[in-house]
Amino acid sequence: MVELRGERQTLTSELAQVRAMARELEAKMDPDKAAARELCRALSSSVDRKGMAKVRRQVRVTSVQDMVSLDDGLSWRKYGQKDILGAKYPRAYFRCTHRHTQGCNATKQVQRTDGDPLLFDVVYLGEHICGQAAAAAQRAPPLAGAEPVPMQPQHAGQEQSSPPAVETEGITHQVVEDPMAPFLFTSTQDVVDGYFSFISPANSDCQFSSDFSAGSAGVDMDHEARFDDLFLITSEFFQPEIQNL
DNA sequence: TTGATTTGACCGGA
DNA sequence: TCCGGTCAAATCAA
Repeated sequence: MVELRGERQTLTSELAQVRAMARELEAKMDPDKAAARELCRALSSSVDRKGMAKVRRQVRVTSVQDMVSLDDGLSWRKYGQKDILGAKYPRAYFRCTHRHTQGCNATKQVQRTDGDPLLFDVVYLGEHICGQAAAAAQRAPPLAGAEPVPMQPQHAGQEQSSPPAVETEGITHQVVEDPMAPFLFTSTQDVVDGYFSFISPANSDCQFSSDFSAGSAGVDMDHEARFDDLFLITSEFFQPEIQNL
């Protein structure tokens, strides 16, 4: 137990170190090198423990009573509701029904938008590792070329797999996605509130590209050593994940 | 009786 | 200190 705590502290401090280095690097980066700065930001957020898989979508219902439309085919259990500052309607918190039986940590947040009472903001967090995720994926397999995203709520039940905005029976699902898909070590990201959210290392969806070079990312060469440092530490941290791939 | 929902309390991060 | 997220006891519904 003490040992575990020690390891956890080490991991935490190493993560903090990587994050700090990424930020420092970003600060020193030439403002023109947007790609490199984005990379630093991505690196910083990817090691952030809060950086879970996050998918945001908007769901329109046909009437105020039409809450069935919010059903995504997966079984959720409501565990809380909260009034949000500045928001007209409370936010509801759901987690996977199989959280305890199968250790599924997927959660979602549903909030009615202020402007349109028929429009709901639905934010999916985490990855479904329970059986129903596979069943849902079978019902609606991913499109060709679709990424092997751990959390794919659009695979579920009545919800559509694509395109980003699909309307069925009065339901509009708008999956907010970023067209840039810029970085090497993540296959999926969504624009959430104006920033990229990345699949965390814990989702095993993270891999480094060995042919990455500072030059190709538009990074000044005098930052190369810093990058080397950063990647050395990060690679060490992700090593078990990489081996599991 | 069992599983889901409600709601006030609690906790941690900024 | 405030606010968002989660917990857990009480309550409800099938």
